[in-house]
Amino acid sequence: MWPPLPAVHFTFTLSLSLHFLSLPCFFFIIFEIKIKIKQNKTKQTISSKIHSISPPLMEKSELEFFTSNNSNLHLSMNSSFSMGGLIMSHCSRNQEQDDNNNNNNNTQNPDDHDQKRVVVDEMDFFSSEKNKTTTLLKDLDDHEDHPSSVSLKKEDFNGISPPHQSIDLDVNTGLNLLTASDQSTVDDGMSTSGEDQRGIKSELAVLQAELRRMNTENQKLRGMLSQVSNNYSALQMHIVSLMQQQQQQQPNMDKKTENLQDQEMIDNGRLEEKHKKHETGGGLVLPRQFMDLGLATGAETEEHSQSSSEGKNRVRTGSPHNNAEVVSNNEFQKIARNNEIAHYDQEKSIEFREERVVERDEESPDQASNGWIPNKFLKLNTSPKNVDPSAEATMRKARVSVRARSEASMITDGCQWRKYGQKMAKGNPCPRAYYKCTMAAGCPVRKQVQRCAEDRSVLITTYEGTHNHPLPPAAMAMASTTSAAASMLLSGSMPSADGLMNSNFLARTLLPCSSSMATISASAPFPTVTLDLTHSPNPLQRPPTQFQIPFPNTSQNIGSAALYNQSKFSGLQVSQDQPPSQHISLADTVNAATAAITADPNFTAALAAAITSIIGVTHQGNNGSNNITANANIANNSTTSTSTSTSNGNKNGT
DNA sequence: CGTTTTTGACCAGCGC
DNA sequence: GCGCTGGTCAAAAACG
Repeated sequence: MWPPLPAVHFTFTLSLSLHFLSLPCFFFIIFEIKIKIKQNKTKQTISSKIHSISPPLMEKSELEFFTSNNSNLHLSMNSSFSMGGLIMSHCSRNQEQDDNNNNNNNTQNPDDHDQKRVVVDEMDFFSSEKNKTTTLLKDLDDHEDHPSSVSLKKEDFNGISPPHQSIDLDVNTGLNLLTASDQSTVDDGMSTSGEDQRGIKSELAVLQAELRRMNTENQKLRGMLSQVSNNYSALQMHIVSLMQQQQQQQPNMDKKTENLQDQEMIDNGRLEEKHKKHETGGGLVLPRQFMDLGLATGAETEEHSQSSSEGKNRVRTGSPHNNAEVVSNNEFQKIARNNEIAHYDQEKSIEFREERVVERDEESPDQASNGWIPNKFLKLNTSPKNVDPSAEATMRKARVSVRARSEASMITDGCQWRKYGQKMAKGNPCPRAYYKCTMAAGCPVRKQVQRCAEDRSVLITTYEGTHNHPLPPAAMAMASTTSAAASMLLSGSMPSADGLMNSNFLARTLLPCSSSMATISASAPFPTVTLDLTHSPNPLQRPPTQFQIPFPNTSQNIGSAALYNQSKFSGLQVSQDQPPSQHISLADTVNAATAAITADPNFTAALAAAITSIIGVTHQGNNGSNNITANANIANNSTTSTSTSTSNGNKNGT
């Protein structure tokens, strides 16, 4: 038998470059994979467990090997990352091989105690782990001389379990510890029987199948995380807003009665009447995004008239990266839909029901044919086209404006846009360009791009609406940020009974450290949150990132995010008229973010952190900045060659 | 030839 | 009612 071995403890750390961008809310998940090998027996436990834990955030995976003197090997891989409160049980595997298998194996290889081989396929929780796992394998090769050495490689497991038992993952490794260089060959010649080889191959297939499945699930989870976090953020803000409203409108019991009436109207399909009542009664801004799951919502009736060419374009313009998300889209939509249903069942709030109906009303038949929505989802969402256009328009009016210095015609935010108009706006010699999101059919998101009248180097991009499709990581930063800001804006813009918006809510929500900066005017037709990324109090040198502004005044690029509200959309140009002192007053608010920007080699991540430091503070217990690993991708190398020639401004401009 | 951009026209909201 | 303005549409032009 084995001589007593000194305890060996290998700890490997794998960085997870998770692109959970702009996750305003955070959960922690631990994927744990354990492989235990005992003397003369192989007990392999691969368990993927997800625990909901509390901060601090860990964006690292730890792969640990324990080698004790009784030859027990314990391999655990913990992949912890943040998720917005999501508790999932992901591919839980905690099965150990029974003694029969072990005995069987031992019978076949009585001397294989020195052949212990554990070959673990790449545990690609998120694809970036592959290379690092491979590196890990090489490290482990250094211990191959040891009887209990462990080798990790993208090779098959030796085992007995037939392929159809791949789910069970009962693996008898045969204790053939092999090095990476040896690949799957048995290097000591101790186990060479044909049956054993076949068993080994079978087990290899088992593990490969399992690992492939896990990779697929990882892809799904990746998309889910982004969506769920956004939804969680929106819901959380909604709850806050509701609590705020209850506190401020406690005496007003008419609202409750009205909501009850709304429910009746919803049940009777009289949404139009309801929305008209809302609008006339106080200009209620329906919190469209609160229940936005990013799933085929928000299709507007106007989108029905989209030309066929545009529809083709939308299909065509799907980026390869996005395709990966599309693969898992159906299942994710099911899950998300179930979550929504769960909300519907559990949440007895009338407002929730109302929002759900609104979301369903926004469903577009276009989406039934674009392959993005499963039938189940369509059944749940299709409803009579009784949506009130005015209510829909109201919902769409919440906007998020981003001011950034760029000489390109349009910033690259990760999404794909199609220009559909250009006009000359009053008070600005520069034309305003109108873009639609073309990443998915019927996506209601639009943006306006216009140069600042006072400072032509400042490009003002105003986003409106919520994407109804999965976003690539490059687009998640901006989309999540704008979505969260818009959600909070809508939350804060919920008018009180007297028609005045709660001007303090947004201030407390968005800028708790400088609440005076954020105000909402009741008269705002388009309540807008502006992210001013043009001021850099600390223009330190930054490593090259995706956010590269090549023109000379780089020092004035995004370094801090000044967030404030505007009463009117047309006030985009006015926003820059904010006295510099006001921007400076935000320094305290974004101080931490600035530090992160200057320290983080990934400036895009730091940018997202900066934004989230402002926006994400409203999410209690959320460690926002850590979740922003986004490719903010706000580069001035526009992917859309949009002509900003002022000569093209149409007549309406002047 | 398909797609994208341009641009004149149209519509809605708002103020007077 | 009228004019102004913002926003959108859609045919034509441009582009690859």
